[in-house]
Parts: sequence; structure tokens; C-alpha cells
Amino acid sequence: MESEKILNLSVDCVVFGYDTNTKSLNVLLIKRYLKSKFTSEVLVDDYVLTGYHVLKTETLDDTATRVLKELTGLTDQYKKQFKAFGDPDRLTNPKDLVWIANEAFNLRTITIAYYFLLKTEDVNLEQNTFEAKWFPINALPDLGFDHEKIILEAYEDLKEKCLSEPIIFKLLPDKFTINEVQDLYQSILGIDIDNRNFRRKLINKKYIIALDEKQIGVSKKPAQLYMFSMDIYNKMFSKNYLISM
Amino acid sequence: MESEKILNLSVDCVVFGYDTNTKSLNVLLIKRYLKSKFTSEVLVDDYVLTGYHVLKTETLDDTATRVLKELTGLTDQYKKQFKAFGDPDRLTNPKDLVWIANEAFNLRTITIAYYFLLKTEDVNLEQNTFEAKWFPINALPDLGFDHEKIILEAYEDLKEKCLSEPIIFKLLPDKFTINEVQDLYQSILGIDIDNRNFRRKLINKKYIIALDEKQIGVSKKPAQLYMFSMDIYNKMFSKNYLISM
DNA sequence: ACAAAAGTGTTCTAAGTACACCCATGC
DNA sequence: GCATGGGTGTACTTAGAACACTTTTGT
Repeated sequence: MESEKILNLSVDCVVFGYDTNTKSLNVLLIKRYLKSKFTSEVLVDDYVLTGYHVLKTETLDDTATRVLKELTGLTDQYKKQFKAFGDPDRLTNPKDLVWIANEAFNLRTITIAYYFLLKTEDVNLEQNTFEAKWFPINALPDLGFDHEKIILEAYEDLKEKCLSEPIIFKLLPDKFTINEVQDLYQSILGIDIDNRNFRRKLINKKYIIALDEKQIGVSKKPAQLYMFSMDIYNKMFSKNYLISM
Repeated sequence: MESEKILNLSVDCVVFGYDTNTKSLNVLLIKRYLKSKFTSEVLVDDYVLTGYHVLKTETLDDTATRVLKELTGLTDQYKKQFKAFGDPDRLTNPKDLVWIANEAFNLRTITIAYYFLLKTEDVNLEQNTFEAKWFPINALPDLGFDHEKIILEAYEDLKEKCLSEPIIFKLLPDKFTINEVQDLYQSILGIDIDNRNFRRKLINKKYIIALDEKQIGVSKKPAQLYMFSMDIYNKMFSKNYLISM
């Protein structure tokens, strides 16, 4: 198994998870920690994205799927390959060199970066072999390698994509309220949206379906629940070439 | 120099060139031809994208820039890295295997695909060491490797991108007529656009500047010339988060 | 009864869409 | 003077933007 790794090629995964309760868009990161064997000095103590070498027999998409499964146990989540990072010096700051000395890494490693969209509630971090933790996109910790850059580029891509495609619903539970969708847009884009205009716009979409259900267990007026129908979306959607530049 | 190649990593370039006269969006391809040494049977006779291995000391962007320069002599053209292709079997059809036997290629090569936007008139194919030729995007020849797939994905990305960013002007001469812009949109998107509505829309953009010039040397009524101002575009442009999904 | 969040309507403005003829020029 | 492509105007429809109060529910 180990022998099948392509040593200069990896996939890194930016796992976005939205927490409906705290209204926070988070990124799942794993701890990187290394103490000197001799002086017990802490050499490396930060966070990185999950990633792994591409194996010789698998596609890039397979690698990403495998990496996500090992971290979260989840499969079939929305994923997107968004950029390759391959600068010759991307792994060459001192902390990273110390770390790499412990691992079977080529110095010149190209990484194909993916991002995933899912709900934090679907991930159980307790039974996790990595020290994985959610961080709000706006309060990232100290990051190793070029992973801060990768995360920020993923985030830019996500911002753009959520305006033109209904990927926002990948971040929400199957049943959601209109206000939850609005909160999510506001979190991602960092803007305020007028509630009346937003409701009208969303409710008028045929692929947003009002359910015969309301929230339960909330301590105030329970809100109407809706679902998103990918089927209806696909059927009605024909690209309508709106040249806005 | 040769020794610095990363054997399992390449960059392939989809060079889009627009010909204002023939109103054709073209792709620049190079000939791939191989005869058997013994039977003089033609083993390979098709076209491929230009590409080359990434060198150990250069960034991916550098590789793309170098490849374009070697093919066309041009630098400073619009380029975009749009996708990595790395399936284990992407180079394994019989014709490709014959070809690869002649070259220093790993079977499992990952390619980072870029596309370029330029004007066919800027490229001089006469003094070209490759047998390079323009092909209309809708009449591509027989293509080697997975290059047809790569071209079609580049084209999809271009279609999408030209709707939201002013990259269309990279394909046009500095001074252009409104109808030339319309023709270009129609070529790329494969749609008809109402001329009156299009003119109004375009002329109202502050970054489209009417010049004190008309076409010369045309055999009919000469049209008003315009230019695109990237400066004005950048100054006025603030992303206006229009949620359309 | 009160706190909290859900939900509701109208007016104005900007932009898209549909549609058919005259005009200026080079030859 | 005529063929060719350049250029023009109006009415309608749709969607976005601005804006503040009432309703429902659980506690």
C-alpha cells in the first residue's frame, strides 16, 4: 500500500462545514505537533489541511474521496477540485522542513486542492484518530505549509460559486428555514441581506418546497420548514447567458 | 536542462485564438505524426495540445508561459489554470502508448491544464518549428491523449467566464466595433443576440470608450471604433453579490 | 404579558426583451 | 443608384432595492 504512493503528488482537502446553530462557516483542520527528541523543544505546533499522496492506481477524485472518508467517515459529499498548487518553494519554510524530514515527502510536491461542503453536525470528531478541529473561516489558527493560501482561495471560489449554483444547500440540513439560508449567505459573503426581499426571492423559486412541518423544540415561534429539490432545479435550469461582465 | 524535468508532471495549454475576419474561435494544435521504422506504416497521425514537463525550478505558471512562448513567441497573454487531469489511464490508449515509447514520459503523468486567450492575427505560424495549425472549436481534428476532453472543459470554463468577466476583450484587437464584440459573443456561446439591445448594453458601460476613429479600408460604411479600459473597469467594479442560483 | 424571532406589502427604479426600419458609405 | 452592413427607438415586462411594523409562539 505505502509503496504505491506517488511521492511528488498529493491532494489537500479544504473541508467546509456549516454549523446552523452557531451560524458559523468552519474549516476542519488537523493538528501538527513535533517535539525535538533531544531537547524536548517544541519544533512544530500548528494546524494543516488533511491530505495525502495520490496512489498510483487511483484518480485524483478518488484520492480526495479517500482522504475525506479517513478524516470524517463520510462519503458522497459535494466536492470540487479547484486549483493545483506547485510552486517550487511551497514547502520550504523552516518549520515545514523539520516536519518533512519525518515524512516521505518530496520537497517539490504538487498538490491538487479540493474543497468539500458538508454540515458540521454530520461529523463526529470524538472517534477521530487525527486531532481534528473546526475553525471559523474568519479565525483560522497558525497554519503549516501554504495551507492558509489554499484555504483562502477555496473560500473565494466558494463565494463565487454559491452565487450561481445551489451549492449552499449542501451546507444545510435537509429541512431548513428561510432565515437559516439567509444566515448562511450572510456568513459566507459577509454582507447583510434584507429579509423581506430575500424571503420573496427564495420562496418564489420552484425548487424551494414548503413542507407541512415547522421547527420543533425551539423556545420561540417555530418557523416553517422548506426543502431544496435538486430534481426540479435540474429540470428547470437552462443556462440563460446573461452577459453582465 | 533536460535533466530538470519532473517526469510525471506536465502542463498542457489550450490556446484560444479569435479571428475577427472569419468570426471563428480557434484552438491552436500541433501535429503528431509517427511512421514505423520497419514497415513505414503510419502509426500515429493526429493533433495534440502543446505542453511540456514542469521543470524542477519553475512554478506551474512559469511552465505555461514558457510553453506558449515556444509555440507562438508571445508573452503576457491572458492565461488561466483551470483543471488538473490525472486519471491513471489517461495516456493508455494504443496510439498514445506507441507515441510515449518514443518520449521520456511516465505513463502516470498528471497534467495541469491552462488556457490562453489571444488574437490569431498576433501569431505568425510561418516561422514555427512545430507543425501548428488553427482549428475552429466546432471542427476539431482527431486528437491524441485526453486532449479533446481537456479542450472541451477549457471551452466550458471560457463560456462561463466570459459572462462574468471582461475577458472577451483579450480576444479582440485593441480597437474594435460593437458588432465585432457581438459576433464574438455569438461565436463563443453559440447563440443569437439582438443587435439593438446588445449595442445599448455595451455602449452604456463606462469602460467601453468611443474613439474618434472609424474603420478604414472596409468596402462598406465604416463602423465606429471603441476600446476597452481595464483601468476604468477595475475602478468601478465592486462585486455586487447578485444571488441568482 | 412579554420577549424573541417569524413573517408580511408597496413603491420605485433598473435592466432585460421583443421588435423593424432608415442611413451612410464605397463601389 | 444600389448593395451592404451600420445604426437607431419604444413599449412592455421582470426583477432588484429600499423600507417598518404586526403576528405568533413559548415561557
